[in-house]
Amino acid sequence: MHSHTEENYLKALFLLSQENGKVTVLSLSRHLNNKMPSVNSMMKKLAEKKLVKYKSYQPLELTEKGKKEAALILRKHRLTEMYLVEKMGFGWENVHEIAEQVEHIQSKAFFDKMDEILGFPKFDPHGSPIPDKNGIIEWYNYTHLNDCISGENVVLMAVTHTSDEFLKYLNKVNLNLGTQIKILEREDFDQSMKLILNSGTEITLSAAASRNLLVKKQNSRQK
Amino acid sequence: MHSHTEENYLKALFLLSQENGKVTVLSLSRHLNNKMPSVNSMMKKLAEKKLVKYKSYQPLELTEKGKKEAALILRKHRLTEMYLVEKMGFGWENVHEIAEQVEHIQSKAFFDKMDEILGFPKFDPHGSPIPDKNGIIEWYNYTHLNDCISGENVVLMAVTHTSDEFLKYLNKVNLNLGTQIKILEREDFDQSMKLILNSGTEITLSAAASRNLLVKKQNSRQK
DNA sequence: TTTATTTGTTAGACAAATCTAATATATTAA
DNA sequence: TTAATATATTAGATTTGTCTAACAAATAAA
Ligand SMILES: [Mn+2]
Ligand SMILES: [Mn+2]
Ligand SMILES: [Mn+2]
Ligand SMILES: [Mn+2]
Repeated sequence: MHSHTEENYLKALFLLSQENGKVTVLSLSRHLNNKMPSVNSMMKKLAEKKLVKYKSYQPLELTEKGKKEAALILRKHRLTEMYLVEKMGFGWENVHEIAEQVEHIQSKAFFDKMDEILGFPKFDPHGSPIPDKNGIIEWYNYTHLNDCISGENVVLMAVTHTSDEFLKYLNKVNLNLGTQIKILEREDFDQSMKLILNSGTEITLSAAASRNLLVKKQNSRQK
Repeated sequence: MHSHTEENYLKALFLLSQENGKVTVLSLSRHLNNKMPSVNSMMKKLAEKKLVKYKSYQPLELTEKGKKEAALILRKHRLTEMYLVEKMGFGWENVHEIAEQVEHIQSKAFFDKMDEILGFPKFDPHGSPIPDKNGIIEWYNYTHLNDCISGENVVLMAVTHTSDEFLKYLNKVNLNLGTQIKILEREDFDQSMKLILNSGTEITLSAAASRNLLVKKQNSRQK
Protein backbone atom coordinates (compact mmCIF):
# COMPACT_ATOMS: atom_id res chain seq x y z
CA MET A 1 0.00 0.00 0.00
CA HIS A 2 0.93 3.66 -0.09
CA SER A 3 1.74 5.98 2.74
CA HIS A 4 -0.67 8.48 4.17
CA THR A 5 1.41 11.19 2.49
CA GLU A 6 1.48 9.57 -0.92
CA GLU A 7 -2.28 9.14 -0.74
CA ASN A 8 -2.79 12.82 -0.02
CA TYR A 9 -0.66 13.76 -3.02
CA LEU A 10 -2.55 11.38 -5.30
CA LYS A 11 -5.92 12.69 -4.21
CA ALA A 12 -4.86 16.32 -4.53
CA LEU A 13 -3.52 15.75 -8.01
CA PHE A 14 -6.70 13.97 -8.99
CA LEU A 15 -8.96 16.72 -7.66
CA LEU A 16 -6.90 19.56 -9.10
CA SER A 17 -6.82 18.06 -12.57
CA GLN A 18 -10.59 17.64 -12.48
CA GLU A 19 -11.08 21.27 -11.50
CA ASN A 20 -8.46 23.02 -13.56
CA GLY A 21 -7.29 20.65 -16.25
CA LYS A 22 -3.52 21.06 -16.20
CA VAL A 23 -1.83 20.76 -12.82
CA THR A 24 1.47 22.46 -12.15
CA VAL A 25 4.01 21.88 -9.43
CA LEU A 26 3.12 25.28 -8.04
CA SER A 27 -0.63 24.68 -7.92
CA LEU A 28 -0.15 21.33 -6.25
CA SER A 29 2.26 22.80 -3.73
CA ARG A 30 -0.25 25.51 -2.87
CA HIS A 31 -3.09 23.03 -2.56
CA LEU A 32 -1.11 20.88 -0.14
CA ASN A 33 0.67 23.69 1.71
CA ASN A 34 4.03 22.29 0.77
CA LYS A 35 6.99 23.87 -1.00
CA MET A 36 7.69 23.15 -4.65
CA PRO A 37 10.78 21.00 -4.08
CA SER A 38 8.77 18.69 -1.84
CA VAL A 39 6.16 18.28 -4.55
CA ASN A 40 8.84 17.81 -7.15
CA SER A 41 10.49 14.94 -5.35
CA MET A 42 7.20 13.27 -4.48
CA MET A 43 6.20 13.42 -8.15
CA LYS A 44 9.41 11.63 -9.09
CA LYS A 45 8.74 9.02 -6.44
CA LEU A 46 5.17 8.46 -7.63
CA ALA A 47 6.46 8.29 -11.20
CA GLU A 48 8.77 5.45 -10.10
CA LYS A 49 5.67 3.69 -8.80
CA LYS A 50 3.91 4.24 -12.15
CA LEU A 51 1.23 6.40 -10.56
CA VAL A 52 2.25 9.71 -12.14
CA LYS A 53 3.60 10.66 -15.57
CA TYR A 54 6.46 13.01 -14.85
CA LYS A 55 8.49 14.98 -17.39
CA SER A 56 10.50 18.04 -16.40
CA TYR A 57 8.72 21.32 -16.96
CA GLN A 58 5.61 19.51 -18.19
CA PRO A 59 2.21 19.60 -16.49
CA LEU A 60 1.66 16.81 -13.95
CA GLU A 61 -0.56 13.91 -14.88
CA LEU A 62 -1.77 10.73 -13.21
CA THR A 63 -1.42 7.40 -14.99
CA GLU A 64 -4.53 5.22 -15.29
CA LYS A 65 -3.30 3.30 -12.27
CA GLY A 66 -2.79 6.56 -10.40
CA LYS A 67 -6.27 7.77 -11.29
CA LYS A 68 -7.82 4.61 -9.99
CA GLU A 69 -5.91 4.69 -6.71
CA ALA A 70 -6.81 8.36 -6.23
CA ALA A 71 -10.47 7.73 -6.98
CA LEU A 72 -10.56 4.93 -4.41
CA ILE A 73 -9.18 7.25 -1.75
CA LEU A 74 -11.74 9.84 -2.75
CA ARG A 75 -14.37 7.12 -2.45
CA LYS A 76 -13.32 6.48 1.15
CA HIS A 77 -13.34 10.22 1.85
CA ARG A 78 -16.82 10.78 0.49
CA LEU A 79 -18.32 7.63 1.98
CA THR A 80 -16.97 8.78 5.33
CA GLU A 81 -18.46 12.25 4.97
CA MET A 82 -21.82 10.72 4.09
CA TYR A 83 -21.62 8.36 7.04
CA LEU A 84 -20.76 11.17 9.44
CA VAL A 85 -23.72 13.25 8.27
CA GLU A 86 -26.31 10.52 7.81
CA LYS A 87 -25.47 8.14 10.63
CA MET A 88 -23.69 10.22 13.23
CA GLY A 89 -25.52 13.52 12.99
CA PHE A 90 -22.70 15.84 11.94
CA GLY A 91 -23.41 18.97 9.93
CA TRP A 92 -22.02 19.06 6.38
CA GLU A 93 -19.65 21.83 7.43
CA ASN A 94 -17.96 19.64 10.05
CA VAL A 95 -17.10 16.45 8.24
CA HIS A 96 -14.24 17.25 5.89
CA GLU A 97 -11.43 17.37 8.45
CA ILE A 98 -12.46 14.07 9.98
CA ALA A 99 -12.82 12.41 6.57
CA GLU A 100 -9.37 13.71 5.64
CA GLN A 101 -8.03 11.38 8.32
CA VAL A 102 -10.46 8.47 8.05
CA GLU A 103 -9.84 8.14 4.30
CA HIS A 104 -6.42 6.62 5.09
CA ILE A 105 -7.74 3.72 7.10
CA GLN A 106 -6.78 0.43 5.56
CA SER A 107 -9.76 -1.88 5.91
CA LYS A 108 -11.93 -3.00 3.05
CA ALA A 109 -14.52 -4.32 5.50
CA PHE A 110 -14.82 -0.96 7.26
CA PHE A 111 -15.75 0.98 4.14
CA ASP A 112 -17.85 -1.84 2.70
CA LYS A 113 -19.88 -1.76 5.91
CA MET A 114 -20.30 2.01 5.71
CA ASP A 115 -21.40 1.70 2.11
CA GLU A 116 -23.92 -0.98 2.96
CA ILE A 117 -25.32 0.82 6.00
CA LEU A 118 -25.77 3.95 3.89
CA GLY A 119 -27.55 1.96 1.16
CA PHE A 120 -24.79 2.40 -1.44
CA PRO A 121 -25.06 6.16 -1.86
CA LYS A 122 -24.04 7.79 -5.14
CA PHE A 123 -23.32 11.26 -3.70
CA ASP A 124 -21.65 12.73 -0.64
CA PRO A 125 -23.22 15.37 1.64
CA HIS A 126 -22.01 18.16 -0.65
CA GLY A 127 -23.48 16.51 -3.74
CA SER A 128 -20.15 15.28 -5.07
CA PRO A 129 -20.29 11.87 -6.73
CA ILE A 130 -18.84 8.93 -4.80
CA PRO A 131 -16.55 6.86 -7.06
CA ASP A 132 -17.58 3.20 -7.28
CA LYS A 133 -15.43 0.27 -6.16
CA ASN A 134 -13.54 0.38 -9.44
CA GLY A 135 -12.85 4.07 -9.11
CA ILE A 136 -15.36 5.03 -11.79
CA ILE A 137 -17.10 8.35 -11.26
CA GLU A 138 -20.53 8.89 -12.68
CA TRP A 139 -20.65 12.50 -13.82
CA TYR A 140 -23.75 14.56 -13.37
CA ASN A 141 -24.45 17.44 -15.73
CA TYR A 142 -25.93 20.11 -13.60
CA THR A 143 -26.09 23.84 -14.27
CA HIS A 144 -24.38 26.53 -12.23
CA LEU A 145 -27.07 28.57 -10.50
CA ASN A 146 -25.51 31.82 -11.76
CA ASP A 147 -26.13 30.66 -15.35
CA CYS A 148 -29.88 30.38 -14.73
CA ILE A 149 -32.36 33.02 -15.77
CA SER A 150 -35.24 34.74 -14.12
CA GLY A 151 -38.34 32.60 -13.82
CA GLU A 152 -36.61 29.22 -13.82
CA ASN A 153 -37.41 26.53 -11.23
CA VAL A 154 -34.41 24.53 -10.05
CA VAL A 155 -33.32 22.15 -7.27
CA LEU A 156 -30.02 22.50 -5.44
CA MET A 157 -27.96 19.38 -6.19
CA ALA A 158 -24.37 20.14 -5.20
CA VAL A 159 -21.97 22.75 -3.92
CA THR A 160 -18.66 23.21 -5.73
CA HIS A 161 -16.95 25.10 -2.95
CA THR A 162 -17.04 23.51 0.47
CA SER A 163 -15.34 25.81 2.94
CA ASP A 164 -16.82 25.81 6.42
CA GLU A 165 -17.76 29.46 6.05
CA PHE A 166 -19.67 28.96 2.83
CA LEU A 167 -21.49 25.89 4.16
CA LYS A 168 -22.41 27.72 7.35
CA TYR A 169 -23.70 30.61 5.25
CA LEU A 170 -25.88 28.20 3.28
CA ASN A 171 -27.22 26.82 6.56
CA LYS A 172 -28.08 30.34 7.64
CA VAL A 173 -30.06 31.14 4.49
CA ASN A 174 -31.73 27.71 4.58
CA LEU A 175 -30.17 26.35 1.43
CA ASN A 176 -29.70 22.60 1.60
CA LEU A 177 -29.27 19.92 -1.02
CA GLY A 178 -32.71 19.18 -2.42
CA THR A 179 -34.06 22.65 -1.74
CA GLN A 180 -36.38 23.82 -4.55
CA ILE A 181 -35.62 27.29 -5.79
CA LYS A 182 -37.38 29.71 -8.09
CA ILE A 183 -35.33 32.51 -9.58
CA LEU A 184 -37.30 35.71 -9.15
CA GLU A 185 -34.82 38.16 -10.52
CA ARG A 186 -31.26 38.34 -11.78
CA GLU A 187 -29.52 41.69 -11.52
CA ASP A 188 -27.50 42.39 -14.68
CA PHE A 189 -25.25 44.85 -12.89
CA ASP A 190 -23.62 42.43 -10.40
CA GLN A 191 -25.26 39.10 -11.30
CA SER A 192 -26.84 38.91 -7.87
CA MET A 193 -30.01 36.84 -7.74
CA LYS A 194 -33.24 37.11 -5.82
CA LEU A 195 -34.63 33.66 -5.09
CA ILE A 196 -37.65 32.15 -3.41
CA LEU A 197 -37.31 28.76 -1.75
CA ASN A 198 -40.07 26.15 -1.53
CA SER A 199 -40.20 26.94 2.18
CA GLY A 200 -41.39 30.42 1.16
CA THR A 201 -38.27 32.30 2.29
CA GLU A 202 -36.91 34.89 -0.09
CA ILE A 203 -33.15 35.33 -0.27
CA THR A 204 -30.66 37.27 -2.31
CA LEU A 205 -27.39 35.66 -3.37
CA SER A 206 -24.27 37.33 -4.69
CA ALA A 207 -22.64 35.99 -7.84
CA ALA A 208 -19.79 34.78 -5.63
CA ALA A 209 -22.29 32.51 -3.88
CA SER A 210 -24.43 31.36 -6.81
CA ARG A 211 -21.34 30.45 -8.80
CA ASN A 212 -20.70 27.68 -6.30
CA LEU A 213 -24.12 26.09 -6.49
CA LEU A 214 -25.08 23.37 -8.96
CA VAL A 215 -28.74 22.95 -9.74
CA LYS A 216 -31.02 20.72 -11.78
CA LYS A 217 -33.63 22.46 -13.89
CA GLN A 218 -37.25 21.52 -13.25
CA ASN A 219 -40.21 21.62 -15.62
CA SER A 220 -42.22 24.57 -14.41
CA ARG A 221 -45.30 22.35 -13.86
CA GLN A 222 -43.38 20.41 -11.17
CA LYS A 223 -43.80 23.28 -8.78
CA MET B 1 -0.19 16.47 19.71
CA HIS B 2 1.87 13.31 19.42
CA SER B 3 2.66 11.27 16.38
CA HIS B 4 0.88 8.07 15.52
CA THR B 5 4.06 6.23 16.52
CA GLU B 6 4.46 7.94 19.86
CA GLU B 7 0.84 7.13 20.65
CA ASN B 8 1.38 3.45 19.94
CA TYR B 9 4.38 3.38 22.26
CA LEU B 10 2.46 5.12 25.03
CA LYS B 11 -0.47 2.76 24.77
CA ALA B 12 1.74 -0.32 24.67
CA LEU B 13 3.65 0.81 27.73
CA PHE B 14 0.42 1.50 29.55
CA LEU B 15 -1.10 -1.89 28.72
CA LEU B 16 2.06 -3.84 29.47
CA SER B 17 2.52 -2.26 32.87
CA GLN B 18 -1.08 -3.08 33.75
CA GLU B 19 -0.60 -6.70 32.78
CA ASN B 20 2.89 -7.42 34.03
CA GLY B 21 3.87 -4.67 36.43
CA LYS B 22 7.43 -3.85 35.41
CA VAL B 23 8.03 -3.16 31.73
CA THR B 24 11.43 -3.74 30.19
CA VAL B 25 12.87 -2.48 26.94
CA LEU B 26 12.82 -6.06 25.71
CA SER B 27 9.18 -6.72 26.56
CA LEU B 28 8.09 -3.48 24.96
CA SER B 29 10.14 -4.17 21.85
CA ARG B 30 8.52 -7.60 21.53
CA HIS B 31 5.04 -6.20 22.06
CA LEU B 32 5.54 -3.63 19.31
CA ASN B 33 7.59 -5.81 16.96
CA ASN B 34 10.44 -3.35 17.07
CA LYS B 35 14.09 -3.81 17.97
CA MET B 36 15.41 -2.74 21.34
CA PRO B 37 17.42 0.27 20.12
CA SER B 38 14.26 1.70 18.54
CA VAL B 39 12.44 1.38 21.83
CA ASN B 40 15.39 2.82 23.68
CA SER B 41 15.51 5.99 21.65
CA MET B 42 11.76 6.45 21.71
CA MET B 43 11.81 6.15 25.49
CA LYS B 44 14.39 8.92 25.66
CA LYS B 45 12.29 11.04 23.38
CA LEU B 46 9.15 10.48 25.46
CA ALA B 47 11.16 11.22 28.58
CA GLU B 48 12.07 14.59 27.04
CA LYS B 49 8.37 15.20 26.65
CA LYS B 50 7.77 14.25 30.31
CA LEU B 51 5.62 11.29 29.37
CA VAL B 52 8.02 8.56 30.50
CA LYS B 53 10.42 8.24 33.42
CA TYR B 54 13.61 6.92 31.91
CA LYS B 55 16.74 5.84 33.77
CA SER B 56 19.31 3.59 32.16
CA TYR B 57 18.87 -0.08 33.00
CA GLN B 58 15.78 0.66 35.07
CA PRO B 59 12.27 -0.61 34.29
CA LEU B 60 10.23 1.72 32.11
CA GLU B 61 7.50 3.80 33.67
CA LEU B 62 4.95 6.33 32.51
CA THR B 63 4.63 9.66 34.28
CA GLU B 64 1.18 10.74 35.43
CA LYS B 65 0.91 12.83 32.27
CA GLY B 66 1.98 9.82 30.20
CA LYS B 67 -0.60 7.61 31.90
CA LYS B 68 -3.36 10.04 31.15
CA GLU B 69 -2.42 10.43 27.50
CA ALA B 70 -2.18 6.67 27.12
CA ALA B 71 -5.54 6.11 28.78
CA LEU B 72 -7.15 8.62 26.45
CA ILE B 73 -5.82 6.76 23.42
CA LEU B 74 -7.08 3.53 24.94
CA ARG B 75 -10.43 5.25 25.40
CA LYS B 76 -10.57 6.02 21.70
CA HIS B 77 -9.57 2.46 20.86
CA ARG B 78 -12.22 0.88 23.03
CA LEU B 79 -14.98 3.31 22.09
CA THR B 80 -14.22 2.52 18.47
CA GLU B 81 -14.39 -1.23 19.04
CA MET B 82 -17.71 -0.82 20.80
CA TYR B 83 -19.03 1.35 17.99
CA LEU B 84 -17.93 -1.14 15.33
CA VAL B 85 -19.69 -3.99 17.10
CA GLU B 86 -22.81 -2.22 18.32
CA LYS B 87 -23.52 0.19 15.46
CA MET B 88 -21.86 -1.32 12.43
CA GLY B 89 -22.44 -5.02 12.97
CA PHE B 90 -18.86 -6.26 13.19
CA GLY B 91 -18.00 -9.38 15.17
CA TRP B 92 -15.84 -8.87 18.26
CA GLU B 93 -13.05 -10.79 16.55
CA ASN B 94 -12.85 -8.28 13.69
CA VAL B 95 -12.61 -4.91 15.37
CA HIS B 96 -9.16 -4.64 16.89
CA GLU B 97 -7.19 -3.98 13.72
CA ILE B 98 -9.56 -1.24 12.63
CA ALA B 99 -9.57 0.36 16.08
CA GLU B 100 -5.78 0.26 16.07
CA GLN B 101 -5.97 2.80 13.24
CA VAL B 102 -9.05 4.78 14.22
CA GLU B 103 -7.64 5.45 17.72
CA HIS B 104 -5.21 7.94 16.15
CA ILE B 105 -7.84 10.19 14.66
CA GLN B 106 -7.64 13.71 16.04
CA SER B 107 -11.16 14.91 16.55
CA LYS B 108 -12.79 15.40 19.89
CA ALA B 109 -16.21 15.69 18.24
CA PHE B 110 -15.85 12.36 16.47
CA PHE B 111 -15.30 10.35 19.63
CA ASP B 112 -17.77 12.40 21.65
CA LYS B 113 -20.39 11.54 19.06
CA MET B 114 -19.53 7.85 19.21
CA ASP B 115 -19.73 7.93 22.98
CA GLU B 116 -23.10 9.64 22.90
CA ILE B 117 -24.56 7.35 20.22
CA LEU B 118 -23.45 4.34 22.25
CA GLY B 119 -25.02 5.76 25.41
CA PHE B 120 -21.72 6.35 27.23
CA PRO B 121 -20.65 2.72 27.54
CA LYS B 122 -18.38 1.61 30.39
CA PHE B 123 -16.99 -1.50 28.67
CA ASP B 124 -15.76 -2.48 25.24
CA PRO B 125 -16.94 -5.58 23.32
CA HIS B 126 -14.36 -7.74 25.10
CA GLY B 127 -15.45 -6.51 28.51
CA SER B 128 -12.46 -4.23 29.05
CA PRO B 129 -13.27 -0.97 30.83
CA ILE B 130 -13.36 2.20 28.72
CA PRO B 131 -11.35 4.99 30.41
CA ASP B 132 -13.41 8.11 31.05
CA LYS B 133 -12.68 11.54 29.55
CA ASN B 134 -10.08 12.18 32.23
CA GLY B 135 -8.35 8.90 31.59
CA ILE B 136 -9.66 7.30 34.76
CA ILE B 137 -10.32 3.57 34.55
CA GLU B 138 -12.93 1.99 36.75
CA TRP B 139 -11.62 -1.40 37.72
CA TYR B 140 -13.91 -4.35 37.99
CA ASN B 141 -13.08 -7.23 40.29
CA TYR B 142 -14.17 -10.30 38.51
CA THR B 143 -12.98 -13.85 39.02
CA HIS B 144 -11.07 -15.96 36.55
CA LEU B 145 -13.31 -18.79 35.45
CA ASN B 146 -10.57 -21.34 36.14
CA ASP B 147 -10.65 -20.31 39.81
CA CYS B 148 -14.30 -21.24 40.14
CA ILE B 149 -15.50 -24.47 41.63
CA SER B 150 -18.02 -27.09 40.67
CA GLY B 151 -21.62 -26.06 41.24
CA GLU B 152 -21.10 -22.28 40.93
CA ASN B 153 -23.28 -20.07 38.73
CA VAL B 154 -21.45 -17.30 36.95
CA VAL B 155 -21.87 -14.80 34.09
CA LEU B 156 -19.16 -14.17 31.50
CA MET B 157 -18.08 -10.55 31.85
CA ALA B 158 -14.78 -10.17 29.99
CA VAL B 159 -12.06 -11.95 28.08
CA THR B 160 -8.45 -11.25 28.99
CA HIS B 161 -6.97 -12.63 25.80
CA THR B 162 -8.41 -11.30 22.58
CA SER B 163 -6.73 -13.04 19.67
CA ASP B 164 -8.95 -13.63 16.66
CA GLU B 165 -8.58 -17.38 17.10
CA PHE B 166 -9.69 -17.38 20.70
CA LEU B 167 -12.64 -15.10 20.01
CA LYS B 168 -13.69 -17.25 17.06
CA TYR B 169 -13.44 -20.29 19.29
CA LEU B 170 -15.72 -18.63 21.83
CA ASN B 171 -18.19 -17.89 19.04
CA LYS B 172 -18.12 -21.54 18.06
CA VAL B 173 -18.92 -22.78 21.56
CA ASN B 174 -21.56 -20.07 22.01
CA LEU B 175 -19.79 -18.17 24.75
CA ASN B 176 -20.57 -14.45 24.62
CA LEU B 177 -20.38 -11.67 27.16
CA GLY B 178 -23.43 -12.01 29.38
CA THR B 179 -23.74 -15.76 28.92
CA GLN B 180 -24.81 -17.47 32.15
CA ILE B 181 -22.72 -20.47 33.01
CA LYS B 182 -23.04 -23.23 35.56
CA ILE B 183 -19.91 -25.19 36.38
CA LEU B 184 -20.81 -28.87 36.32
CA GLU B 185 -17.41 -30.34 36.91
CA ARG B 186 -13.79 -29.35 37.26
CA GLU B 187 -11.22 -32.00 36.45
CA ASP B 188 -8.37 -31.91 38.99
CA PHE B 189 -5.97 -33.60 36.59
CA ASP B 190 -5.85 -30.86 33.92
CA GLN B 191 -8.18 -28.20 35.33
CA SER B 192 -10.53 -28.65 32.40
CA MET B 193 -14.13 -27.68 33.12
CA LYS B 194 -17.46 -29.03 32.03
CA LEU B 195 -20.01 -26.23 31.84
CA ILE B 196 -23.66 -25.81 30.99
CA LEU B 197 -24.81 -22.56 29.46
CA ASN B 198 -28.21 -20.95 30.02
CA SER B 199 -29.00 -21.91 26.41
CA GLY B 200 -28.74 -25.53 27.54
CA THR B 201 -25.58 -26.40 25.62
CA GLU B 202 -22.92 -28.33 27.48
CA ILE B 203 -19.30 -27.55 26.72
CA THR B 204 -15.88 -28.52 28.02
CA LEU B 205 -13.15 -25.92 28.31
CA SER B 206 -9.43 -26.47 28.77
CA ALA B 207 -7.59 -24.56 31.47
CA ALA B 208 -5.88 -22.59 28.68
CA ALA B 209 -9.31 -21.29 27.71
CA SER B 210 -10.93 -20.76 31.11
CA ARG B 211 -7.88 -18.86 32.34
CA ASN B 212 -8.79 -16.11 29.87
CA LEU B 213 -12.37 -15.68 30.95
CA LEU B 214 -13.50 -13.31 33.69
CA VAL B 215 -16.80 -14.04 35.34
CA LYS B 216 -19.10 -12.56 37.95
CA LYS B 217 -20.44 -14.93 40.58
CA GLN B 218 -24.23 -15.19 40.85
CA ASN B 219 -26.38 -16.12 43.81
CA SER B 220 -27.58 -19.60 42.99
CA ARG B 221 -31.25 -18.47 43.25
CA GLN B 222 -30.73 -16.17 40.28
CA LYS B 223 -30.84 -19.15 37.94
C1' DT C 1 14.15 40.62 -28.72
C1' DT C 2 16.22 41.61 -24.64
C1' DT C 3 14.87 41.85 -19.76
C1' DA C 4 12.16 40.72 -15.77
C1' DT C 5 9.24 37.58 -13.50
C1' DT C 6 7.39 33.31 -12.59
C1' DT C 7 7.81 28.50 -12.37
C1' DG C 8 10.55 24.33 -11.88
C1' DT C 9 14.70 21.69 -10.58
C1' DT C 10 18.85 20.39 -8.07
C1' DA C 11 21.73 20.16 -4.09
C1' DG C 12 22.11 19.63 0.44
C1' DA C 13 20.39 19.87 5.32
C1' DC C 14 17.29 18.08 8.84
C1' DA C 15 13.89 15.54 11.85
C1' DA C 16 11.45 11.19 12.64
C1' DA C 17 11.57 6.42 13.00
C1' DT C 18 13.66 2.51 12.02
C1' DC C 19 17.55 -0.93 11.60
C1' DT C 20 22.37 -3.61 12.37
C1' DA C 21 26.65 -4.11 14.67
C1' DA C 22 29.39 -3.21 18.45
C1' DT C 23 29.74 -2.53 23.25
C1' DA C 24 28.34 -2.27 28.09
C1' DT C 25 25.79 -3.69 32.07
C1' DA C 26 23.04 -6.92 34.74
C1' DT C 27 21.59 -11.40 35.78
C1' DT C 28 22.08 -16.32 36.09
C1' DA C 29 24.64 -20.52 36.16
C1' DA C 30 28.78 -23.03 37.11
C1' DT D 1 33.14 -15.67 42.31
C1' DT D 2 34.20 -16.21 37.90
C1' DA D 3 32.03 -17.34 33.41
C1' DA D 4 28.11 -17.44 30.41
C1' DT D 5 23.89 -15.49 29.04
C1' DA D 6 20.44 -12.09 28.71
C1' DT D 7 19.28 -7.39 28.52
C1' DA D 8 20.30 -2.56 27.48
C1' DT D 9 22.77 1.19 25.30
C1' DT D 10 25.53 3.59 21.86
C1' DA D 11 27.14 4.53 17.28
C1' DG D 12 26.16 4.94 12.85
C1' DA D 13 23.41 3.87 8.56
C1' DT D 14 18.91 4.16 6.06
C1' DT D 15 14.27 5.62 4.49
C1' DT D 16 10.66 9.04 4.27
C1' DG D 17 9.18 13.51 3.93
C1' DT D 18 10.15 18.00 4.59
C1' DC D 19 12.73 22.44 4.09
C1' DT D 20 16.03 26.53 2.23
C1' DA D 21 19.19 28.28 -1.03
C1' DA D 22 20.98 28.34 -5.47
C1' DC D 23 20.35 27.71 -10.15
C1' DA D 24 17.77 26.80 -14.69
C1' DA D 25 14.04 27.07 -17.81
C1' DA D 26 9.80 29.02 -19.45
C1' DT D 27 6.75 32.83 -19.79
C1' DA D 28 5.44 37.60 -19.76
C1' DA D 29 6.67 42.48 -20.12
C1' DA D 30 9.11 46.11 -21.93
MN1 LIG E 1 -14.34 16.65 1.84
MN1 LIG F 1 -6.06 12.88 3.97
MN1 LIG G 1 -8.43 -3.93 20.87
MN1 LIG H 1 -2.60 2.17 16.89
